Amino acid sequence: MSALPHGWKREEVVRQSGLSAGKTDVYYYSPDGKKIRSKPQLARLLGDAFDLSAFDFRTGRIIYSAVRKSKRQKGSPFDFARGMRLDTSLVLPIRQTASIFKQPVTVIRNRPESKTKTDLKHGVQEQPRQVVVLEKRLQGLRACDSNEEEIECMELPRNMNEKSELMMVAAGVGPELATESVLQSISAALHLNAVPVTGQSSSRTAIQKNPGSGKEDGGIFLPVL
Amino acid sequence: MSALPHGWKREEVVRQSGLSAGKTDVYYYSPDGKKIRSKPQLARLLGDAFDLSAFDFRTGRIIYSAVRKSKRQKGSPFDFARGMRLDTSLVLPIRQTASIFKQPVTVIRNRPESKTKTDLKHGVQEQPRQVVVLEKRLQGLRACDSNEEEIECMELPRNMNEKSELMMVAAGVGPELATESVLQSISAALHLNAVPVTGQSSSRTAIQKNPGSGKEDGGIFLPVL
DNA sequence: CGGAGTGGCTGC
DNA sequence: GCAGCCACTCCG
Repeated sequence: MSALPHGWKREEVVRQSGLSAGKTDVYYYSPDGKKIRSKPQLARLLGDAFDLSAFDFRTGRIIYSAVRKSKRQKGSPFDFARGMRLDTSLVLPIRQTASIFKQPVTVIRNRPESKTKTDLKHGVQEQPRQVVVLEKRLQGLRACDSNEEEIECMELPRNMNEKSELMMVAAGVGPELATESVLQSISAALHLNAVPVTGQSSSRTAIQKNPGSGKEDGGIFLPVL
Repeated sequence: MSALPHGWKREEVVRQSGLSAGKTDVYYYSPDGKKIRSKPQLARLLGDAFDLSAFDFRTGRIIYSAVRKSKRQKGSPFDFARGMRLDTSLVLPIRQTASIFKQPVTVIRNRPESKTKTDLKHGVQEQPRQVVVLEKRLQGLRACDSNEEEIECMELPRNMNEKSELMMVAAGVGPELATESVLQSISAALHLNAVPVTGQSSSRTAIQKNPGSGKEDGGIFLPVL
């Protein structure tokens, strides 16, 4: 699972040959199908209203454990408020539903013997709401890693309450957000050419109480090798 | 000047941005164009027939003054024979001529306002036998350092007699080298994909008597900042 | 996928 | 603390 908002997709492509064979490249696809190849590119697209400093591009997750990469975890566990207008990390100002946390997020291509090439370029409107399963045979072999993935998935909703709120507000529903941020969100939404900024159909409280509700996807979380 | 053998190039690149802006990285290019980024990498490439313990990767020079870098100079002034079959420091088993000490060696990129990007990747066979001069304006400003460079250059031949001998032998000319070393040299030559191991056109004594002979390059030796 | 360019760990 | 080394990112 991932912290990506509705409509965004993450793809892993394993390099097949050359000096870097076996390495993986990570791409994102914005709701309008634009391919993002790097964190700077993503930042450029979103504008400086979004602080991606806690976003790990490769894994697609928010970094809660201070500065990235092993090193000292001591000291203050990262000041999330520093320089942020809000916790806007990758929470895009597009209309959200409770199903956001069950979105199709990561597709892994080029696994051995897998020739599946899921279409990632077309709009979210034509995508099935399922995690794409490329290889089931990894399940048993990687029980530990698979568990990690599932745990991550289960834990996410707990951290998402205030983000959900932002989504609501950005969508024009919530009342208690600074005007500046709303404008930034709207502007970003327009910039992204994404889903129109319209009203929110579900009530805010319903979503907060059931962040994980909705159809279960039954997908298998592939471990990152 | 430098102790690098024919066909090798040394490059200094000043980091232009980021936290480490201003730092310089040193790269070497083998005769076949392979880029070397560190001393261990160089050692790996050459194999253990070459003892690089006296070679200073950053400056490109042989260290004659005991152990590198200030520190304790007391005690034994470095045992050059320790573990060495010969003084093979960076003397590669490729065909050499007397002009070896007048080879193009160091290129400095990214100097302010210099947009020169000399091609260092292609084979030595297409390179002019000239020291590449990127900026003349440093001449006057760095008279002292420039002198150091020139002195270094002038002194090299005195120290290179036995090295020249190795080159000859490695090239299949000299007689008095242990079989083991010859094999190592040849193997290294093959490994490097460098100049074929062929006969030496000049006689050994001629070169020893005139180590600095041959065309003068007229180049300017850039100081290492 | 390559490779220049930079980040950042590690050893001294 | 800093230099060296190497991994990794990012973009062609």
